[in-house]
Amino acid sequence: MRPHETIKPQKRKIRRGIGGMDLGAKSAGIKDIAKALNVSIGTVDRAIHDRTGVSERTKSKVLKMAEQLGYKPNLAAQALKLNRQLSIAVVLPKHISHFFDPLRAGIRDAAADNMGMQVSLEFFEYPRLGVGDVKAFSGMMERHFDGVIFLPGDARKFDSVIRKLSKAGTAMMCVGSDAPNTDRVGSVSAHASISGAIAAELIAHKLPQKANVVVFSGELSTLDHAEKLRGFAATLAVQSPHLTLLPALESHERPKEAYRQAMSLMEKGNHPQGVYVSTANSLPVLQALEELGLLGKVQIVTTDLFQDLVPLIESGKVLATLYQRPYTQGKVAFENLLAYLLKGSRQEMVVRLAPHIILRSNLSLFSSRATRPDEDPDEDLS
Amino acid sequence: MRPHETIKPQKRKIRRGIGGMDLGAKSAGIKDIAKALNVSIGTVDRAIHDRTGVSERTKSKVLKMAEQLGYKPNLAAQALKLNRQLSIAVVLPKHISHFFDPLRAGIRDAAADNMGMQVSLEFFEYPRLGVGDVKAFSGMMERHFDGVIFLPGDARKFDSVIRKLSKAGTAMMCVGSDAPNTDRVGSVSAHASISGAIAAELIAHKLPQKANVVVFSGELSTLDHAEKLRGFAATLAVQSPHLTLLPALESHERPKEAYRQAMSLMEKGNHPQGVYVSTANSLPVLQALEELGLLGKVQIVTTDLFQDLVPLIESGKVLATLYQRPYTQGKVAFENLLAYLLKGSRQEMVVRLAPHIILRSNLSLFSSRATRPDEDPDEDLS
DNA sequence: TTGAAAGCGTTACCAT
DNA sequence: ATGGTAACGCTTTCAA
Repeated sequence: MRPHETIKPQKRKIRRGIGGMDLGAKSAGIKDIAKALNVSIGTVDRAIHDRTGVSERTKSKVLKMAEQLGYKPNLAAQALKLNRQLSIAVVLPKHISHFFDPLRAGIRDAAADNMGMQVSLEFFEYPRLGVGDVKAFSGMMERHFDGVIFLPGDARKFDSVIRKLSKAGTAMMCVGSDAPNTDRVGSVSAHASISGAIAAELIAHKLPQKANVVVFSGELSTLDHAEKLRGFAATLAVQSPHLTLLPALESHERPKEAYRQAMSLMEKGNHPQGVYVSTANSLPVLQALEELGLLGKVQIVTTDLFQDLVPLIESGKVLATLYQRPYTQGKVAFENLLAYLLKGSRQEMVVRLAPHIILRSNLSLFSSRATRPDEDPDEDLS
Repeated sequence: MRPHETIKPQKRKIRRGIGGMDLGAKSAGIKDIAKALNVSIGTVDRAIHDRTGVSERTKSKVLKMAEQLGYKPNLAAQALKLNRQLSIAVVLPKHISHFFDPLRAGIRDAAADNMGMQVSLEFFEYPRLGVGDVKAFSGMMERHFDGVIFLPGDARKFDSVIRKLSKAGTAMMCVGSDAPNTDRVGSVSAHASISGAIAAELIAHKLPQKANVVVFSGELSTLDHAEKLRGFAATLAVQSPHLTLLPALESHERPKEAYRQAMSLMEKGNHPQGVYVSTANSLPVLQALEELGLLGKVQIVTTDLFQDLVPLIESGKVLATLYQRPYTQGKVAFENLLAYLLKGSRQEMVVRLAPHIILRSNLSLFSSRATRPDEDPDEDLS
């Protein structure tokens, strides 16, 4: 038989493409190419993966044939052979658990149903947003990880850490907030300024008359919180000039502080008619309003969803809450980090999720998550 | 060297588990179990997969050891070995493309980034919701598919088809709507009655006074549309008794009809103050309102997102639109169908996605999809 | 520069 | 009922 034009197995072709109107998808393997060219599969591999040890001539020959035959690598075989394993660290606060628990669950799930990859996850926790983070990080840094998923709090504190770890070859992925202008490989968060904007629009729907509104925030030094405020203020200014925004209140995530602030502001005669609580820590504020008998009278938009919020939304005492989709955030963060680690996606991967607007009418679709925080949520959450 | 007890490489154990505070996840393979029990890997395989040819005794022994060692199958190897290939047909209308194109894209993407599985997708199209579907189906049924993704329109028409194909061993997955009480293996859709409920709540926010409201629907024989109406009516009755719901209008997805209906209803003096268009075909209705000078005066909630809607939302002429997340629907439908086909998930997989509420303030997060309908959307759409 | 062959962890088949 | 082993498609090492 002639060297070219070999008798490639003609029967086997049958297994591919059931035929018909669908183009492409012919799918040839590495050995189909080898056979067609009468070279060894080793050579084909070298050519395709741009390895050393192939003459330019054969390389281009192989590449062309690969194209022609529609080569598609068998990912399963590839994964099996190079049984790579990655180590990924997750450094997140323990508090507030109704946010970070599902976030961690999302990471875990994404890691789990990622086949062909031996991923070792390791979780590091610290008490809350500003406290203990440094210690958690230094604990983590004693070992080497291929990537770390973390929440960038105060920018000044985290910038140097990110830089240092990145230099050491660790891929840094932000979740919950972002740290722009650093070496992080990407970030996943709910779109903060749009969250603020939505809150403003919803409150404005219910306040057609002149009125005051106020924002209860957490840490304005966290980019995320600052942006929410900005979005709220901007939307108010543009869409609802009849509403006046009072100076924002910053609780630094301390419940007592939040309660005190809410009390002193709202007990006055001309209290604001609209309230946006842009931190997940809305309970103290709500409690103050409750005690003042203002629930149901004031238009309230909160952040996140948790057990105690459910009845308040159900009864219409809270107009809406903006759900930041922690589970999805975790899932996407992991998937993108993995994509970066494997395929080296070069583009800056900044994902800003659309927050879900939870009202009385669609609460039932979400309330299960608030009840059982550690459960594996269905896709309808994504 | 002896046949048993070969000089297995002892160093390799090091690759597993980088150690530390994280429980579980040790990851043992099938041959680890075999080794620990001094049986062959064949036996282990039989036990684990509940195959014939193992004594109860060894089977339970193996199962226990698997548990103890934390057996986790190597999915890559599994996929490689049983190089199964599935054929999946997708039967969907061509119209309305701003809904079905991204839906198809979601299916394609889900199929693409599913590794280790040779999936052949085949698309069948028919003109629109009630027309040509029968022909498309019979064309498809000339060949055998392992699964088909389709939109169940009129229940009576589809029931028998679903039954017939199911009996023939084809897994039927509904998308866009559901067909309960049939043999379908699952469904993915936006939660219809909650869509209606949201529309009612949003309109009520803006209509604190006594007023009439109306629903423009498509095909009330399609479950999806009927449920939207039901949700709307129920929420209105419970939450906003001051609003009166006029009899619903059914356009049968004919633009002319919808326009005519809108015109004749709205030109009257005491026209409704709130309008919910529960079909994606909202343009004719909007055009009628525009011509009557009612845009901006009447509270309108629409369905889906497309190019022409963007400026209307931006300018506040449309209060909100309920985005049914076609891309995510397609993606999830495919993933669930695949899971069923592979793992034989036994539970009825009915996924009801939470529709995204698109307002003026968060429109920018979605409008890209309306502009370039065939593009691969980011995760922020999910 | 190239070819040949050993494995990766499973499954499936043929012995025993 | 059980053990042994070939093969899945790829990467990698060792020879030629």
